[in-house]
Amino acid sequence: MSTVAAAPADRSDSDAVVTRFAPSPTGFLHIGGARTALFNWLFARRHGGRFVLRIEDTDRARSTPEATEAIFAGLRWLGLDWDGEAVSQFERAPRHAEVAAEMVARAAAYRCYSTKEEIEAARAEAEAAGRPPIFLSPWRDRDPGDAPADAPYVIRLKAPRDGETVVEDAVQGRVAWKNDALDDLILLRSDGTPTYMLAVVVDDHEMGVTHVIRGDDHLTNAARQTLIYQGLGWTPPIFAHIPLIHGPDGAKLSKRHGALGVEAYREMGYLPAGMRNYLARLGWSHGDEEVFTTEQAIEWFGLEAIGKAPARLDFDKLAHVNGQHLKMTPPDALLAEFLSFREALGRPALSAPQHARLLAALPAAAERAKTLVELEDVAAFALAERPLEPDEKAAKAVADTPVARFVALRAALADLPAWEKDALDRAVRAVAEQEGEKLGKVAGPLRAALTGRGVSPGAFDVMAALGRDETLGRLDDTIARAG
RNA sequence: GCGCCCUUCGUCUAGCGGUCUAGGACGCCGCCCUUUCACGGCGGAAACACGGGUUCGAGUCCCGUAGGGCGUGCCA
Repeated sequence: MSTVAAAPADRSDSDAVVTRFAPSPTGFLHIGGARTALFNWLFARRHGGRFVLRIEDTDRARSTPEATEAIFAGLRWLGLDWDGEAVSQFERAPRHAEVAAEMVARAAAYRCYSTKEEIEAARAEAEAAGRPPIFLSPWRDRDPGDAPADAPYVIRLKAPRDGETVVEDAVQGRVAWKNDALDDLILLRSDGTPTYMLAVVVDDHEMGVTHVIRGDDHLTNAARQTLIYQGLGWTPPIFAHIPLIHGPDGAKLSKRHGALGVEAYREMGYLPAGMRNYLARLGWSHGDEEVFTTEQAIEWFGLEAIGKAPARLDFDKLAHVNGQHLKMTPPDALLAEFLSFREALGRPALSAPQHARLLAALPAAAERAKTLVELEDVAAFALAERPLEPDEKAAKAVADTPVARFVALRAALADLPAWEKDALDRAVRAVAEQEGEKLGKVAGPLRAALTGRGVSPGAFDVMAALGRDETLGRLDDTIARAG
């Protein structure tokens, strides 16, 4: 991460959009964070702006380098590339303290010597009286000279007591709070470290962030931060608070359902493009468009089309969308995805012939799979080595068929001048006719013999993918076993 | 408790006062295609939370009620 203060956004084109994703590195990148990152990324790309990353690692006890790495890895996997180096918020703490001191000097903030006990008592009292549970520090208007020497103090924002604070949110609309419901929040802790509230404002401002797109659990914070911006004399960014994602049961996301790291989705066989499509569609829409490319999402994305209600995760739909992308992906790109999926799962490397058969089998296999896990199953015939070990369904199909038919098939196929789908089709049909059987009675068992699986692409696709030698070899195995 | 936000088929959503006997998608149920499984095609069941207003007219605007969510830290 960057050890220097973030380079301020290029001021020469000051109206360029800058968005940011600011996770705290206390765990993996979960699905909600991934969607927040995606929205920020889409918006920046849509407007030709910058998408920056800031790691909010000021909580030293809970932040870990492993979590930071996991977040990077998750974003990379999803294809959400960020601009410039990630910024460590912790490393900017001196600057935050500096800003706090300036605010005190300008009377926009003050030193508060109240103890935690005093604060808690005041809050409890306010709550008992049915008033907003805020703490009004006596030090706000007191002469600092009254302060006990060497006593610890925090720096609080001197927020307005009257009027209201308004956030014109790009998603939520106009939201207003009475200022007497907002307290003088702490900017700098008694140990001199900045609070999240101060750090975010200073960093967003100095990183040139123009649009803050984040979960709506931060909506109230937007009001507090607006107050800080005002105390600083800075212009707040445009806020866009997006609804949180819920689990399939409507309850908060928990480990039981969706609160998995994105790497878990990778292992479940979802494509980054499929995830992007599904996640973008969750809470955002573009008419009736359901399946679209990332390029289209970038072209269409806008804050105004984001809904205000929380959405639930629906794994069935995720699978469907993913299946569509599986079919849309060109064979070589799909092969790359599949290989990296296998690698992530620790599967053994492929031999050259396996590799060739797999590539040839992929398009037909993708037709019948929704995830890479399913694809691996459907394309298993291409990876299998002779002699095959047929599953129950395939074994039965073969056993129910006279050996002579496989012999006839082998003969008809062996002499084919060209090994391509149409020719294979004609040859098998000819055998069926000769045998006085419907095509299904011939092609079905053939497919079973060649794949050893109950489920696979069609016989002609299978043969085309296997090639002549492997096809004939597998037929020989079948005949030998039956004989 | 206090503050803020939300509420259209089971789910994701379209809808921005009349074109809504509410559209699409996933899932579900039929049928078709078919060598398995899918894909695909056709058809079906399925929703404006409730109550008051405003209006010639409300899913669309306003106010309540109910339900849900978020916040309320010297956490982020």
